[in-house]
Amino acid sequence: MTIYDIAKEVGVSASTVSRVINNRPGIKESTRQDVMKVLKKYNFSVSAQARGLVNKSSMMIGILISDIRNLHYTEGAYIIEQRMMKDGYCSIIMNTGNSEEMMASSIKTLAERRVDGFVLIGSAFSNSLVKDAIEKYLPSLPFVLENGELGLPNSAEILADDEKGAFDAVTFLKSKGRRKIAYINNNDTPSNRKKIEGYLKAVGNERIIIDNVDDSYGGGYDATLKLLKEKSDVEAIIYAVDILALGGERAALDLNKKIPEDISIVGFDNSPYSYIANPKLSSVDSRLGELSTLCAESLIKLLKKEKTEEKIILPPSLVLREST
Amino acid sequence: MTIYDIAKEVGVSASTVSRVINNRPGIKESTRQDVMKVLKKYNFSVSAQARGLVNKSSMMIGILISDIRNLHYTEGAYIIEQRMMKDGYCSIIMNTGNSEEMMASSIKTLAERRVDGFVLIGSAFSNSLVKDAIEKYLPSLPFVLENGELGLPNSAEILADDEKGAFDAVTFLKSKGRRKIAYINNNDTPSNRKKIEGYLKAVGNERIIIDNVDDSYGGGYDATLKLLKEKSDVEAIIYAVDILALGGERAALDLNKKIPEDISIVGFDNSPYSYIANPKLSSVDSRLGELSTLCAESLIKLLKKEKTEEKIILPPSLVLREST
DNA sequence: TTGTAGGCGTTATCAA
DNA sequence: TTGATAACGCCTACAA
Repeated sequence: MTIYDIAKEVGVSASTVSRVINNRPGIKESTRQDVMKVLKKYNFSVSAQARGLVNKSSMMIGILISDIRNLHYTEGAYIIEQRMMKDGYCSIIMNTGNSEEMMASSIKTLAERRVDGFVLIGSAFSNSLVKDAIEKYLPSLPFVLENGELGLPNSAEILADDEKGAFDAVTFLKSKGRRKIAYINNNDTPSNRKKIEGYLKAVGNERIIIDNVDDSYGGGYDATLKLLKEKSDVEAIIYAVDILALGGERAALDLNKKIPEDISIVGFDNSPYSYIANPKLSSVDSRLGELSTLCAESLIKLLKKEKTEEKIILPPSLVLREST
Repeated sequence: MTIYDIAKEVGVSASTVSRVINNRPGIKESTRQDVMKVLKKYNFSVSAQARGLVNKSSMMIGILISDIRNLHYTEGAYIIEQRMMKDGYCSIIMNTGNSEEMMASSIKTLAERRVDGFVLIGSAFSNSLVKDAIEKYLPSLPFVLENGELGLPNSAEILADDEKGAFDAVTFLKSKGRRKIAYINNNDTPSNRKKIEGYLKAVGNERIIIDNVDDSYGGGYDATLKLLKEKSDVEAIIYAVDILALGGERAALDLNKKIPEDISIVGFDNSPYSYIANPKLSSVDSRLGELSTLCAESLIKLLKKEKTEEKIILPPSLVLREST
């Protein structure tokens, strides 16, 4: 069923039907009614495909996520999807895993789909393969990086201040008299590197970093168990993401440590995990929800060719609960 | 940049370029090389839009999710997205909330986008508005319902046996000598109604049902606190979803009840929440992960016009952890 | 206020 | 082995 079929039945031309569909002015009210009636009769729905072809705009955007396991990122994707839908954009959400090749090939897919813009969620996208792919396949398409940096044109970068977040967490723990403060990291991403920097700047000489821990509850559990068995005088642990910290809490409890009397636990992201934890987890709020909202707003501005701030950095805040 | 531009530069016709792009046979190797060289030179990417228009296939599918807050559903979406991508399909993921109007209008959007098929995740889609919208706008498009039933053609329904899940949970608790077994429910969905039926069939005369609890940790906490204050002799509580149960655990603990000595807690879905809980949560595994995998497989079969089972029901299993 | 004609970027058919 | 041509379904000048 095409606008031609509709046109024939009404006894008008296709362009008249098109005008009615798109609420164009300059149409006699009676013919508008006639067309609408037939449109409704057949439950006609326009082909966004064909429309996109002539309009040179698909009204679709792409959202790429590096890591599903970070619940927060999927939440971000949905915040963006919802906001874009309000402006009539559909979202193609793809998740690439942590493989840089997959990220790059997803960029190419977005190019083929002729999206009008896109968002990359997660600092894992800040790598040269992705940068090259964008320069190759989508050199002039507007896009937004959530918590990532590439320094490309037509884009906005909305960042969490992860370094400050970690710095503040350490500073707070020290102010509470904690001595040996350890840091447990999962993946090597730009964001995580900044967290480590913040930790190092604040912690002083007694530094303990456990790296490359599996990004899961079990990973946090195992790493913490091992750490506390080797160095039972650790008085506080900061984790790169909340889910690790939950595993860490349990490990400490299983070693008969009291939280927070014997040991303080701090997570990162202030995700839903943090308040469902028991004991409830203190966590650095990197404000990813607000980040996502800002991403959507920035993308919409870029899409409208309005001016946007190229870089926005959101200061973190430390949310204190029962684990410190 | 179109295939015409490429054709001109190589000195061949557009159809030759098209053949090269699509790996069609019957092309001289040397001209294939020539074309490929120019294709690469300009990082050419075909327009899926234009291609979809002539091929009458967009190679896109839609995935509709009723409720983000159920972490399990988003996980399902990603399982499906990943599987479909292997076969070259992009996924438009939309989340509709629990509004039936939004669900119906999302169906219309899928129609306009000319998706090749779609998946509805969650029993909330089993309502007449959605059914009408499908019959109106997409009467002959293949689709799959994850844990839902509409009884429409061209579709497959992959279901969890929620009634049996609840029934088994109660039966287990009774076998452990638990007397007063309560059930706490959140939304009114077909799936949740089945759980309640299973509960009622197994529980006997002493039935306690708390309904319409807010679908969140806090909702579970508040409802449980109230229940246990009023009826402190409740010996077990089953919750419609895990997240409620986590709140429930905490409420019981805050009332100085020992889990599982004084009270048993059982959740539903065996989601990641269940094992990050403290104490770790026993939960009915409705096997939503497998459900999602089966959905993707079914959709692919339907897309290929192969035969599929119209209805698959997965038996649940009760996963025992520390809370029972 | 309405219709005609051309084009958006592909692919498929048919002819050469 | 290649090219010309006609779709695919829609929108927009321009003309009437």
